[in-house]
Amino acid sequence: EALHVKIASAHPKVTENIAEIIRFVQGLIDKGFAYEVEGDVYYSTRSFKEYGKLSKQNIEDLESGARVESDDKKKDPLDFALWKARKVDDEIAWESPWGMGRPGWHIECSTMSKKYLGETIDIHAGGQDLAFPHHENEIAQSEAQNGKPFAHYWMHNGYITIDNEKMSKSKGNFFTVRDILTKYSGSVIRFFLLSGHYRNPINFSEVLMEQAKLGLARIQNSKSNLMHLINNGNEKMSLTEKQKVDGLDKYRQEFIKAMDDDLNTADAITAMFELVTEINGIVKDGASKEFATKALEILLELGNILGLLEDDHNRNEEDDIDQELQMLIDERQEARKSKNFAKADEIRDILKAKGITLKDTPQGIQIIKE
RNA sequence: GGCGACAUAGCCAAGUGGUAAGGCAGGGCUCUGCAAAAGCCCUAUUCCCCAGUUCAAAUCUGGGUGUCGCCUCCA
Repeated sequence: EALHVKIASAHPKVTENIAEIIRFVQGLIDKGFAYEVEGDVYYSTRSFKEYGKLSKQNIEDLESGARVESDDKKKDPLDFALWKARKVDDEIAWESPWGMGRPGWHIECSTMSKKYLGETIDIHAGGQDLAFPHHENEIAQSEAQNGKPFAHYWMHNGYITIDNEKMSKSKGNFFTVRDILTKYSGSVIRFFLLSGHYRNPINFSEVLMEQAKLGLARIQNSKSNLMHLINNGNEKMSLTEKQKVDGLDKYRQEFIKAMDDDLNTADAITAMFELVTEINGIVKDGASKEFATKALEILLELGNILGLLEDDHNRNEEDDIDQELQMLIDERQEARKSKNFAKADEIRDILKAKGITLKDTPQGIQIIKE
């Protein structure tokens, strides 16, 4: 049951909270913030003196810019619906003190937020395009009802654009994550989205996705190289490694500092790149199992916070090489020993076609599966 | 018309008063049979433009220009 409550909290449904919504609306009417007209209930925007504080809109300016709606039942053009009366018989509707109808858009959020999260929440997130009117209206409803601040912090993310235009259903220029996943891994998509600050708009294009893929590969390669060293390196750290291993924590701290600063994921990723460069520099002529393990631990810790290293090469590829494959690899090594490079390259090409890349490192052959 | 965000190298992008991070792409070198990966070095006298404040401005102020968005419905 605890799990059920948790899921319900994570994905509450309007249709399961109609009674609460009706009570919320009634509460606003009782307090004088809302009024009923012919089965509709409207929020009286002017009754909430702080209206516009989130989006820095001045109510007089809004008034002058508002469209004149001739046959409107609202007392004021800025008022918005809390409850909408059913217009035709087959429209979905619920019984209410004001007749059959359905909730307005904004009231659902205020009601469910209060029910599942409390009267004041710490962080409210959402797209910049929702700041006005939706979040503004949530504040008006919740604060009028509860007499307490609605949210301590607002995090408005910039939206993704396609060819520098907002992606939206009405423009038809939208696609889903599922669509992109057919071509790019989740890690690449995350890396792309996290490469700039969440507040800034981000433009989507094939070119940028390719750049993201290449940039992320630098981090993922470092991880693969470390895993290879764990399988093939010496047990104990060298003196140089001992001197440098503690220094890696500097990058971890930089990462955390960046994330603590309003989720500056771009700087956090920079810290990862600097960590990778440092590790690669130490490891370039071989490294001990002990050092590689320690370095990998930090790299994975940071990478997994951002979800950058999860789905691509999480297993150690070299742990599950089948016999046929191993034979080909051995055959190639023989060919190389006898300087039959044509044959060696031929085998490498065969494996490449199967999605397996062989790297000849000083510590033996490194196998990378796509 | 009102409100807001954004403008930094070929591309992406961080940086809100102290003299331009990082990544991709590009060039050179090292390593390598070759390749891959990696390391080192180079690549913005300059941050959309014009004024101003300051010892000091990408960062602050004023004025422009450009791009995107919200202000109607819509979960």
